Amino acid sequence: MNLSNEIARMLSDMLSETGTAEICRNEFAESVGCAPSQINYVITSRFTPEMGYNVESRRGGGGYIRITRISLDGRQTLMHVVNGIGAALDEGGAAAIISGLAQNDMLTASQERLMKAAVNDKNYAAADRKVADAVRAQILKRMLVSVQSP
Amino acid sequence: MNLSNEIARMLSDMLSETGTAEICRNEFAESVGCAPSQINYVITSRFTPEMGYNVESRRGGGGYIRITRISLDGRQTLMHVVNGIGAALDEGGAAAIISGLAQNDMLTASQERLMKAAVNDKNYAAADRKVADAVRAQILKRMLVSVQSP
DNA sequence: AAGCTTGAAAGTCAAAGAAAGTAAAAGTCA
DNA sequence: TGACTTTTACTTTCTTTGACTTTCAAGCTT
Repeated sequence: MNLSNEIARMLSDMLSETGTAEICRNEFAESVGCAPSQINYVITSRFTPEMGYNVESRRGGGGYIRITRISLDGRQTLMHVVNGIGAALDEGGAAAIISGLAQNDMLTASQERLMKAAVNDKNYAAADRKVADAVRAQILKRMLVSVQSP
Repeated sequence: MNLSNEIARMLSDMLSETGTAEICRNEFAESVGCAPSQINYVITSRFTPEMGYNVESRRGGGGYIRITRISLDGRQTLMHVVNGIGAALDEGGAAAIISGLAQNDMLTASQERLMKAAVNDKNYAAADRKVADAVRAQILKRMLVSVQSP
């Protein structure tokens, strides 16, 4: 078994035990016996929003990396939707996805309003179209994952 | 836990117990075991107006530092915050605003999570920094407005 | 009473330290 | 050979400290 898979397994174990995996990167890397940046590699390759994970971190003294996972409730549907979102998305497409989820009671009215506000085209005037659509896709994915996180 | 967080927790405790946190900086620093100026650091990094705190102080004999909560009331305040947001905003600034509103019960935990997901820097990798900050500012404003118009 | 002196605070700034992030080179393996 | 992994060197962000500055209250002088 390669190191990255080993690290991923350790993080998954923590997640399933306590619901979150919180580590000090350097210390954890030392305990595993790898370069600190390999932890980042594992996280970016295996704990993405597309895979249903939420990652927060902080630098400096007392820094940490924390991974959480969206809850089981409604996971399949939501992840199916998130994975259906490609690398770019226009306002209409985003709104359609949001409305669809709201109609299936996967989002509250408040969440629906908030998400539609975030994907509104007027926000993206400073970016050209391709960039705007790429950013919007990322934002929607991350918002959807965040809704289901504890 | 790092020192700054510890200090912040102590101050928060005082705040929630009595409604204000009033200290003599040097004496307090001594009791915590840190340099006096670290108290200033904690205050400027964690008790900002954006986060809903008011700080007064006086030098000289009998000097003090007093922290209180800004009392926010409803729609005006939200619009006030929106108007205070300029044309560009980085992730830290956005998160501070969102936290401040949430701590003053102007946002639910769900709204807070969703908004923080939307302003997360990772979403904006496709845009360069200036564009990202401009778009983020627009998104936050529109989301905040959407919250108050049900 | 008006102004001066002094010591006791808090404020500021910059340097040093601690931790995570990033990019790219180097290695591995199917 | 091409995709994935691992390491290295460097960057950015956050924390902690120390040296210095500014402000304030109170006592002293005239």
